[in-house]
Amino acid sequence: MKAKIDSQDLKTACANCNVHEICMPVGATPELLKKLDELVYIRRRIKCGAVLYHSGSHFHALYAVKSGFLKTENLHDDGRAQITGFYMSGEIFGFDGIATDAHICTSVALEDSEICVIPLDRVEHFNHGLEDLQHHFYKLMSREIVRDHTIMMLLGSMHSEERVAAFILNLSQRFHLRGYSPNNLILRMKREEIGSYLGMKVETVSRIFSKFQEQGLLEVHQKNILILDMPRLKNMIGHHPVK
Amino acid sequence: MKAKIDSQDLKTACANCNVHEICMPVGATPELLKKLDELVYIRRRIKCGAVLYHSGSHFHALYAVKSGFLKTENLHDDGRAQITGFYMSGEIFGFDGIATDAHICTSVALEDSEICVIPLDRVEHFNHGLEDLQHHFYKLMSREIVRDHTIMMLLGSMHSEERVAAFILNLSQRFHLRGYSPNNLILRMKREEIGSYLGMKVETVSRIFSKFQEQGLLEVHQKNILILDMPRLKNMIGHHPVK
DNA sequence: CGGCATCTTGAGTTGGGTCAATGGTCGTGG
DNA sequence: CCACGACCATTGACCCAACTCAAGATGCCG
Repeated sequence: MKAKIDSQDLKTACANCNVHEICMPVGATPELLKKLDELVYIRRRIKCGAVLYHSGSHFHALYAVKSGFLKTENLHDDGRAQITGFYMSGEIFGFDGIATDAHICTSVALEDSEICVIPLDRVEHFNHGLEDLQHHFYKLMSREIVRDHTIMMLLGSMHSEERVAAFILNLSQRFHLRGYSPNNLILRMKREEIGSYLGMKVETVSRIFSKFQEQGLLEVHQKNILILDMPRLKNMIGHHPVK
Repeated sequence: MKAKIDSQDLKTACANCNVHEICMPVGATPELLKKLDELVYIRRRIKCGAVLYHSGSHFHALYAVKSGFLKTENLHDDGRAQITGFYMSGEIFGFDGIATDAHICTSVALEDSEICVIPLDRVEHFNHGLEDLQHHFYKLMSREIVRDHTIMMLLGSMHSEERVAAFILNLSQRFHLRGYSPNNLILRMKREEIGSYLGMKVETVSRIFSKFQEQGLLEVHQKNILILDMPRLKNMIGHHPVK
């Protein structure tokens, strides 16, 4: 079976899925790269606004974004929602489902997207005889945990202006990593979704964008953000007179 | 080597470390239990207030709490801190270090504790030939991610009273799981630490405890909490007039 | 062009923070 | 055994960052 997907197929997979870009730490061996390519050969298209998986649905795979943009959100009984993450090309998500074999959050595409489906049991089977793939997935999950802790810090101990600054900078870095300009972002989510992610209301998000624009930090045109003063934006974080 | 630690040693390990209690999902095979026991035979004592690992220090192992109580916290440059978790007997932590081979947060004991050291490479080596140990650790990490998402929800979209109620209920459940009374908790952390975890100030935590006491939900004596009206406490979450 | 969703802005309110003072508890040493 | 001091928790008075409500503005799609 392994032999069936090789050479040409593998090349296609490699071309189709940039999963290693995501996640590739330094010093990846050719074997690991090959394994990753073999893993990600199942693809799927998803329309803007469509749901990839629902909270409560059976878990069977992780997802790597080939192109597009998605969110994951936790829904509370009373209608409140918390967006737990935005995922762009090269990033992987869905780890929350492993614990109980059911997805805890709901994943929705914020634009037409193409994703790679990575069944978890394939990851586990592929590990035989080689440990680095296993270790690689531990790393990916650990990265998700670190990311979540960062957001907890943001939600728990930062002011709304700092949160927005941190959010923009984070997006900027991620776009930059993928070869796009770090200064010119197109937000794929609406203001309300930014608010949900950052623990604040739409109006506050909007006001802060306006304020940053007045201060010459950003230029905001709808979903188009131009970062004008990166150093000052960075300086906004952690220099607030908190006590 | 496997043969060396068997029978008696294994029994000791089992007696010393209740790691499977932590983490044991339903239907654990005897093989998995045995493997877990073999994993956790390294122990370590740590005094109240002492640091288990520092942010930035080299990562080499996960930790399972045998007895006692610990916290993990993220420190920001400007002195602000965010507690990312409290861990009690039977729980496992330290996953944040895997991503970069360095601990991101700092772990401190909140009372004299005994912990089991679980070197990650041992976990990975032990996996050979059997997949369920690997899967088990994926589950543990996934559980941590789910937990983090819950806290993000709490911090991002709940009022301070709801947060405190959720916090108490969560502790209650965890104590209950370990065989203690679900109604009578001893808080191992101080008010300020609760505040840091829940994204609010000491004074607010204190006021809410007092308020809950006035309302007949709790009886608060220092670090001793008696839950008087569990249903009403549960009802506090998610029934706020948000909008 | 009209209808609908999203975004922005203003005015007023409030939940939770800040500051300050008091009260408890515990450990230590005389 | 008590007295002292350090630390922690509580409470009150005041304030401000962010929320609520409401009205327009803008953009998008059929």
